[in-house]
Amino acid sequence: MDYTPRDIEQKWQKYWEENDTYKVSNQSDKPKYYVLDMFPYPSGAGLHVGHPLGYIASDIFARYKRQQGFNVLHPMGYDAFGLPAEEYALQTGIHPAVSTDTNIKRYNEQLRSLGFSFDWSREVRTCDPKYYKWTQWIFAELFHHYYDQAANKALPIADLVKTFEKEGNTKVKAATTQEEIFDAAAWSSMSKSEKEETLMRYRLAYREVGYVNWCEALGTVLANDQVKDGISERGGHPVVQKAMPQWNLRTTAYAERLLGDLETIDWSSSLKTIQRNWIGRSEGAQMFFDVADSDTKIEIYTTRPDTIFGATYMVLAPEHELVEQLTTEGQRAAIDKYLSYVKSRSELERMADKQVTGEFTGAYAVNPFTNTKIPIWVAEYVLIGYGTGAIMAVPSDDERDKTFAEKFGLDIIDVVDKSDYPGATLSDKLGKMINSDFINGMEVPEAIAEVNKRVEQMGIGTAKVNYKLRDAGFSRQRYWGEPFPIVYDADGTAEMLPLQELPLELPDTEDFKPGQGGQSPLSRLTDWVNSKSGYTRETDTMPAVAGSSWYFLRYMDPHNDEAFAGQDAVNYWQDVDLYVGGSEHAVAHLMYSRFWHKFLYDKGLVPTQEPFKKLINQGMIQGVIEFIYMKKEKTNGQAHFMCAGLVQRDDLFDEVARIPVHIDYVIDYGSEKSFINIKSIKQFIAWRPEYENAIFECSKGTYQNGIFTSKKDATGTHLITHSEVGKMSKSKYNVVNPDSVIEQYGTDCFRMYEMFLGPIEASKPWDVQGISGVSKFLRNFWNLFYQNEKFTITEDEATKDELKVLHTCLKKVTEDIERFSFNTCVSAFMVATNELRKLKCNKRAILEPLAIALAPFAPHISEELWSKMEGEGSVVMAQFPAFDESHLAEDSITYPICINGKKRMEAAFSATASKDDIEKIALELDGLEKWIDGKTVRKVIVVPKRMVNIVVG
RNA sequence: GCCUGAGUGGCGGAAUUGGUAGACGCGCUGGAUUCAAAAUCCAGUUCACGCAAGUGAGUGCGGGUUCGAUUCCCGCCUCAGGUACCA
Repeated sequence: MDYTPRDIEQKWQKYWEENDTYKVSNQSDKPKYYVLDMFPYPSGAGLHVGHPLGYIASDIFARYKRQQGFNVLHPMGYDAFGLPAEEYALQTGIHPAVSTDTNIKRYNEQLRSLGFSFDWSREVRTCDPKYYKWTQWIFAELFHHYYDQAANKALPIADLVKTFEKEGNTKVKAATTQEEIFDAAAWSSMSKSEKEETLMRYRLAYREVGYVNWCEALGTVLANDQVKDGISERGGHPVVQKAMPQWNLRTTAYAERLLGDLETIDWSSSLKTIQRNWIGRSEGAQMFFDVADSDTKIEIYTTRPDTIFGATYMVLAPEHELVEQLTTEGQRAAIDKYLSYVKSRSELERMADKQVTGEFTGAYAVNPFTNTKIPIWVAEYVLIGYGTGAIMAVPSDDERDKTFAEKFGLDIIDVVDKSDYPGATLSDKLGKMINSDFINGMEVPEAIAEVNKRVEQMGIGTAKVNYKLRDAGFSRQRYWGEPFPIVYDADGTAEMLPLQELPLELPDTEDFKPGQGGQSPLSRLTDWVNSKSGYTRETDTMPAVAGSSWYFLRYMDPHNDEAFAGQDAVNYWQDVDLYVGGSEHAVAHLMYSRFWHKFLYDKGLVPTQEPFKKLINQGMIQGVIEFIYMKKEKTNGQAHFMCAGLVQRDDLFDEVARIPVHIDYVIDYGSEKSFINIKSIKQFIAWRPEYENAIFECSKGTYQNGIFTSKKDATGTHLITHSEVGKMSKSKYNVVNPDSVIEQYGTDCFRMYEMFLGPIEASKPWDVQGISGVSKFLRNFWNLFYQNEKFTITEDEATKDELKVLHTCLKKVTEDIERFSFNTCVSAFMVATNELRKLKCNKRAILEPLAIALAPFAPHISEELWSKMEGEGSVVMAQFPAFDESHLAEDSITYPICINGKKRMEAAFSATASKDDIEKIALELDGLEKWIDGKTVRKVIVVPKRMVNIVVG
């Protein structure tokens, strides 16, 4: 009987669903194992061949663990809130809830057709009120807590209030922006709103006026990681800084733990580095410089206190609060002009051209160590958001200070002698101090410690650790997200809704346009805004990362209405053992999740400090992008396309633009010779009617308006296209949908082929060429069980050779699954199948374990063969066969014989032969004279089971 | 600029601890089958020279360590990803 993948696959997918094969219980004697995929955003385009790569890998691992006797949690769900659905609604008027639902249905179908072993009874959707009830609750809990640095954990804000009542904040060590010290009396004399304001500076979720990334075109505020190079990641619109009251999460409170605990988890080094850089810890000193002839002090932050004797001027950020006060009358006009110039520059411009700009305030500060007067400047290279927004400039040892000083003619004093360290750059903390009074002659690290000590003695500052990590802006002025569980009273004081009033459901509307001045669309729903008497509701919504920050916990107990997840469930499943997903979430999602998880840990609600023990970043499957060249200048008013060959020959690259073409029209797409012919030109014109009368010029002739004019008697033509590799995306017309591939080759083949393409972490272009090899393998595997069209397996005892083939394969597959090398697993199965075909083996003793081992990769064919072999239950639960080394042992081993490290011949030795025996026999081998003739044998190296090397000379 | 990876046949890739470089698959070449084609099967396929046996070269480039280096060390080049006026 022929292997007909589609019939088998549909049959078993139905069986699994009807029998709840993948349903997993929270009660089990088996050890637990949690395999998680990053849940998808259900976009309108559906899945393309790149999406399933990670899902297939994690599914293989989940199935493997299940067959090894683990109770495996392997869930799937949808990150369903987000901007695309809202933009789609703005264009089409279709409600985001409706389009999201439609998209999820399509994703469900596609994911099911891929044969994944998800427990669909645990599916979560972040836009489901039953789900976001708990997103809102966790946010409220963050509001009700502050970070106590003495206890090094989050504690209830109510405790803090008690402390304030007793002794003010005099002894409180907390993550806060509160700088003023107050005692109990001062606290009790504060008004209600003053108290609230003060507490707001401690809460882990707090409201503050801040500069946010404002995108006019999208009418919303974006998170830092949604902004790339000053333009929005989505849509590529310009982004500017705008002051707005925002809800924030005090992620910085956890900076040290987020950094330190990276050591405890098994993530790739590149990913850990990305997170480390993002957190950006730096050790330095915070200190005050007196302003000359004034009581004012300027607070600065530096990582190089040792260079203070070279501090010849100071710089304030343009937004710094002292700029106004310090500017002298003489410089007022110049400073005002400079400030308005800075304001006119968008983030984009600042990034694009980094010219050195600045203006002198007219004021001077006093260097506390040299007691010399140094000028105070304003410059945009100092950022208000980092450190204190002011620096002491050391032009001798800082690249930026140096260019600035050179441009404006400021003093430069060398303070570090780097002559002992050739090749060291300015930013390296290396060298000996010079021109620096009491630290002269010290090495840099020693000098840093010495100056820090002196600074503290003088009472002008302290050593301080700074982080680049900023608190997370959490407000979005858009519709399709979780409403904040917040109401404001008549004074504008924020109150969190209690759990009984959650979820606060997103009100329905047909109008998704941004509100006035960046207000959320919810602000127009006045009935809803005022629906709680005496209060008004917060109208912003949470960002997409909110729902994804804790979804992995919800899967543990997805239908619980009393808690985000029951404590029994959380204590049973603990944490995610294996997490698979794309590295594009390296900062946002993976940082927020770790933050939320640590907060819940502090509250005693989860048993682990880190949510994801091991993380694998699957690579991207890229697409081929095909372009045709179009002349920038029209010919006789018509667009003029040219063959890539002509562009190349006449070097016309500057005169042409590249127009992407749908890959379906391109013959041999992806190859150097890819081209379109007249038939595809007609398809192209049907797709792009604006080019109806365009000219298509190639070497053999020209096509226009349905007529091909040949140059030299050619009948047809190839217009060569330009191929590139890039992201698969709708806008590049290069999306390959898995459905058609599955239709043709079957799910098992698709799964194995995606794994066979290469290492899971590598990115590679999709290329359907090689799939026939995998398809052939599956057919050959199937045919091992068939003779003359009939399912035939024998109960005969397996031979030594057959056992060796089986156990070699089992060993390779087991070890390779454990190290996530799935591509080599596939080739191990191919090798075994080829060998068994040669041996004409159809014995149960060999084929049954092989079918079980193949099940994680190709579950449908394995299930079918398993049932034909009358295996018990589903192959999904069949014990994964263990390999037995004893079957791998050989009687004799073939050694390469090398002369001076180069292989010259081969010889077989008994597996039990001693090193000396091998050496003796090797030196007497026939044909060896040729190589050692006339030379002396200096040494013979025998590596048991590996090789023999004879050193002559 | 800095950080993290990677660079191996015509192509995707393998070589796990320093020990036969190129597993497995695609493609290509030749053959069988066929009226023919597709499909299938068999053989070959790193490059150069050679009819062949064979000889030489060979894992981005240049050095080094070693009996032996794709693997370790030093210096460079290229590509990918991340990141940046972060004091």
